[in-house]
Amino acid sequence: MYSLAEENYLKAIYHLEQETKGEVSTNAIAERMATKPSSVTDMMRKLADKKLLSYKRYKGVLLTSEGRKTAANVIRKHRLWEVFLVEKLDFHWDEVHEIAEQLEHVQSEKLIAKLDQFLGNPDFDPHGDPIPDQHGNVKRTEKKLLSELDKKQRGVCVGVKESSSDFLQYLDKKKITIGTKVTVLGKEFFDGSMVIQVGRDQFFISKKIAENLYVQTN
Amino acid sequence: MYSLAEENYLKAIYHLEQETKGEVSTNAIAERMATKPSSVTDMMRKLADKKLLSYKRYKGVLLTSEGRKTAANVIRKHRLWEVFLVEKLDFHWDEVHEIAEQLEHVQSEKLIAKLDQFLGNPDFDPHGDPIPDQHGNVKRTEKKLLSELDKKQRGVCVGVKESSSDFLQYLDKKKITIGTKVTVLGKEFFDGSMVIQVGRDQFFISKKIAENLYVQTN
DNA sequence: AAATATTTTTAGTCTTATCTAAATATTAGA
DNA sequence: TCTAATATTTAGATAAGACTAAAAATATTT
Repeated sequence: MYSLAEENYLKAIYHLEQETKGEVSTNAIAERMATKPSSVTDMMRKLADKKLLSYKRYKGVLLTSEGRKTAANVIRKHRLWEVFLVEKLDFHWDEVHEIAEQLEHVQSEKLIAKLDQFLGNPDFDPHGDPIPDQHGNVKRTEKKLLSELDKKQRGVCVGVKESSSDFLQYLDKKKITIGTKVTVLGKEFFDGSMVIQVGRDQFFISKKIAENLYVQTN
Repeated sequence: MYSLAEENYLKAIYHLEQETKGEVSTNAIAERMATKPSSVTDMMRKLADKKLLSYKRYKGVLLTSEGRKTAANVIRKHRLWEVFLVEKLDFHWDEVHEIAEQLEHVQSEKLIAKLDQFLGNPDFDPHGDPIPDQHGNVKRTEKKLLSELDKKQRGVCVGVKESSSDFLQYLDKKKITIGTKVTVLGKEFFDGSMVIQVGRDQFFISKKIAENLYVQTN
């Protein structure tokens, strides 16, 4: 088993690897974790010793498959707990992150297996992010931004790009959540704004909104 | 907020206070927590500084009302999570303790309020122990040992005295759980053994079993 | 390519929670 | 009550994970 600090580092590096698609720098990790670069260096040594990542001085790090699996498992737990909080305890999707940050470190294979089953083996969390399976594999989906849709196209909301509280609350107010069907009624090329249909309501959204909402079309 | 170690000390002292009905000694705490007495002394200083307990060198400790409230809240969380694990995730009551030991430290008032509601505001955990309310008050019940009942008396199983895995599994096999109604059909004064009725089944139980099962009669 | 700026590492310190070994109180026995 | 046994505390050390300040490596500019 790995410590809380170790798990958090692995998770941060996992996400950063996907963003940078290559070695992750000490500074990037420090910024993401809100710690100092010197603390990161220490931890990279330790994680490299444990074969969870490869590290060469001044060169940044890359997760090993063991490290990636471990990170994915923490993320799996985080997202399953988020589903639980929203679906079973009626939390809003913009208030579950911090609680899931704590729950994700609870150690029990059996607990997660049973929780997964209890929730009906969900594939996505309340923000639309995919939930890795037991082996750390994620179901990659063809999602695009709402702003990429053209007039008359339809999409199912599957996630958000930004997840600030302000934005999530806006979506809540407009009754847009994961699974909501959205139809583009009009699109203004000048400023990228749109008129969309959600349920029985039709309303205007700015380009900024459309660029932060992922939808799946098929 | 208090650290994990602090919460665990408070919890242990809370239980020990109830057992000894007075000051709790350094050695007793050390034994319960599986640490050394010197570590306990250090922590008692710290908790006394924080006004969670009163401590005089060589005299043992007593929780302050703040300390007692904090301890009760941790126990409340532990027991609510145990109910969740058994009722919702179908765990057996003999395998939930260690997982609840981890879950009890998750910090979120709102989470516990919602969990409590989700579970139907239970008064007892799967072992029959009372769940403190938000203010740390416990519903004390008039429970007695099954061995104290006489022939023809009935009782509702509300808890166990010993909670070893062997014992809990025995109860499981006999379909005895919290809420199960038990009737004493016969009692042998020579060895304290009994014949009891549980549901449609009648069977023999030894004195040792009867002395470890709490029932409520009324 | 040298000079400067940036990034990363090293060295040494701090805090929390633990430990061992030694010293000191308290309690119990004769 | 004096001594022996037991309980508790003190002093000093350790490991994890963080920090600051300074040194070293790498990148960027001119």
